[in-house]
Amino acid sequence: MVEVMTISKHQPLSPGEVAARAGVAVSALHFYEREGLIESERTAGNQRRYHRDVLRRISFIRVSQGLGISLARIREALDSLPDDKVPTKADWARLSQGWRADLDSRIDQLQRLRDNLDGCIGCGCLSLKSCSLYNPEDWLATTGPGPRRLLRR
Amino acid sequence: MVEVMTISKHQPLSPGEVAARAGVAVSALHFYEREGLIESERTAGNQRRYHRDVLRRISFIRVSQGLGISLARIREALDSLPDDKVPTKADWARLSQGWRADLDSRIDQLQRLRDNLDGCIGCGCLSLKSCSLYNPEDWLATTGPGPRRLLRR
DNA sequence: CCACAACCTCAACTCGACTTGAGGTCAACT
DNA sequence: AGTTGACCTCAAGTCGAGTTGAGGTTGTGG
Repeated sequence: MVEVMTISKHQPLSPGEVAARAGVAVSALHFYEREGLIESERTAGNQRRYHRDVLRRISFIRVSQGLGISLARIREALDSLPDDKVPTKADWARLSQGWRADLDSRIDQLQRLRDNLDGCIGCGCLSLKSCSLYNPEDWLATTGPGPRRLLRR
Repeated sequence: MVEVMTISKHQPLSPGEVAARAGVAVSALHFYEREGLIESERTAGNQRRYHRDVLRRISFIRVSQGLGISLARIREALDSLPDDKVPTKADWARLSQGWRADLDSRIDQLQRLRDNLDGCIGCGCLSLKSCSLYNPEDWLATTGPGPRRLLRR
């Protein structure tokens, strides 16, 4: 076995640094770590130190959230990254590809909606549960408590 | 002044009926009423009776929510409907027009995102706060507690 | 050597959008 | 008259995605 210790020439990052560079609060870092989305090492004094790679993970998290994807799904995606090495460009590309379908269908929905909105809202068809605006692919038909999700699935 | 009492030939609707026809839970009707999104009259026995128009209001609420618009903003919009008469087609059209800009820019964002996603996520630019994917129009830059909103403003 | 910022943990709070439950009433049918 | 089932109110719970605060530790500049 060849030693693949990809030691970066850079120092590990402190929580404050990561927070500043990634544009999230330190409390969010703690939260992401608790939720298994990122990880850290500790110094002798028990303070967190992050690999620089965490910045890219956080970017991915935030961009994905912007797409309306839940942390749970994002974690699943991140879990599929190799944990024995720093992910490559190709790894990240694969992940983003995974959102592609979501994104496409979401754009589609919004376009349908836009093109029908003014014509349709006034017309009364919205009273019908079968209206394609009101219920395209059941996207509003979520059940149970908690906030309604914006993307189906 | 001409009497414009648009009396519908239909009976008022009971909570159960509205819930079934609009596809929402009765508890949600109570909630919407508490929040000032819909209203009702009461029978002698203190039970709610809804004007049929409530169906269209609820449709508008649900469709708007699907666009990622908060109940607070939806209430503002609904508040601009005339409360002295049943809203006309034109009234509804005006409201939906109001979402139009939101919708357009949201679609725009998603398209930009889609077209850059695979190229960009792997490239490292996401580490920069200035990346247009990571932070287009500050849409992720919300502060304070509570769930992050999906639409800016 | 000490002040002070930055860090730690853990529990509790927030916010939006509802739901659930307890305890009681109303209305229609048998 | 009694039994459903649909209704009522009000308080409390839920879920996701974090934030806030109390109380204590670490590490760095003056």
